[in-house]
Amino acid sequence: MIRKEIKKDFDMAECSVRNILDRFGDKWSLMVIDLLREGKLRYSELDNKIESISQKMLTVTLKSLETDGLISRKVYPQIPPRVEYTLTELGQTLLPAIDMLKKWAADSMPAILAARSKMATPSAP
Amino acid sequence: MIRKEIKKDFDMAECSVRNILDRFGDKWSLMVIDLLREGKLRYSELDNKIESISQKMLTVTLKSLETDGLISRKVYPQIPPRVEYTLTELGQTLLPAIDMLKKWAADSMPAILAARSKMATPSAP
DNA sequence: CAGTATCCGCTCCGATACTG
DNA sequence: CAGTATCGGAGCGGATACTG
Repeated sequence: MIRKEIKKDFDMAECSVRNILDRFGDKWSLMVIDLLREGKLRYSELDNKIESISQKMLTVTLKSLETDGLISRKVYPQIPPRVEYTLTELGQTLLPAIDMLKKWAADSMPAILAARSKMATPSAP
Repeated sequence: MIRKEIKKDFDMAECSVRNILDRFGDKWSLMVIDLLREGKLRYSELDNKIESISQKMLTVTLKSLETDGLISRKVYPQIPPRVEYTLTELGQTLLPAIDMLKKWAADSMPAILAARSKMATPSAP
């Protein structure tokens, strides 16, 4: 049935990377966290800042981040409604890692793009 | 047509996170890089270590990482064939960021799981 | 051993419409 | 304003079979 039955000991090691990807490998979670670093933002502000996200995915992403205790949601009971999102302490602990990734990307993307385009046109010497 | 036409200035900021996710948000790339940290591995060794990967995805992942200059592929022309994969220097520069993420995951996963299960059973006080 | 080739299910996510 | 509900397409990735 399954190609590789029950896993072996290594899965303990792969588990860590797997968990990170399962949690943040989606399209928007990391971006929302990164955006909230400066402080609170309303639903509509997030919607505007992430131009390309759909309402559905913004809602889903916010809900899952809240469920996992990474952001908190504060509702002001008024008309029209006002909802503000902020990072929790747990969520803030992610920021250094995000910064490191962003720094790596800034430093390395040129090299990656260069390697990628070189592959595209091998043009042997 | 498109909900949010051409993006605005913010996309310059989101771009960084987007690029990282586009490159490493897939299911296996980060894991392969993490596995190669200790040194060279053969195709079959990677296949064995990542119990749950299919041959197709291993091949695809390795090829894309090679295309982007993150790993290198060395073929020994013999029968049966022998192919070894190693991290390039560029690939190695990713390791500190991966370590940071793994450390964060190790430290924070318990809190995340706790928050997640609390949401599942609200059982108001 | 180290792949290729093909088929296809399933999840992710965007578009659209509607609501309190 | 801040969502919810529903539909449907695209593509990621697994299973399987085959090759040099």
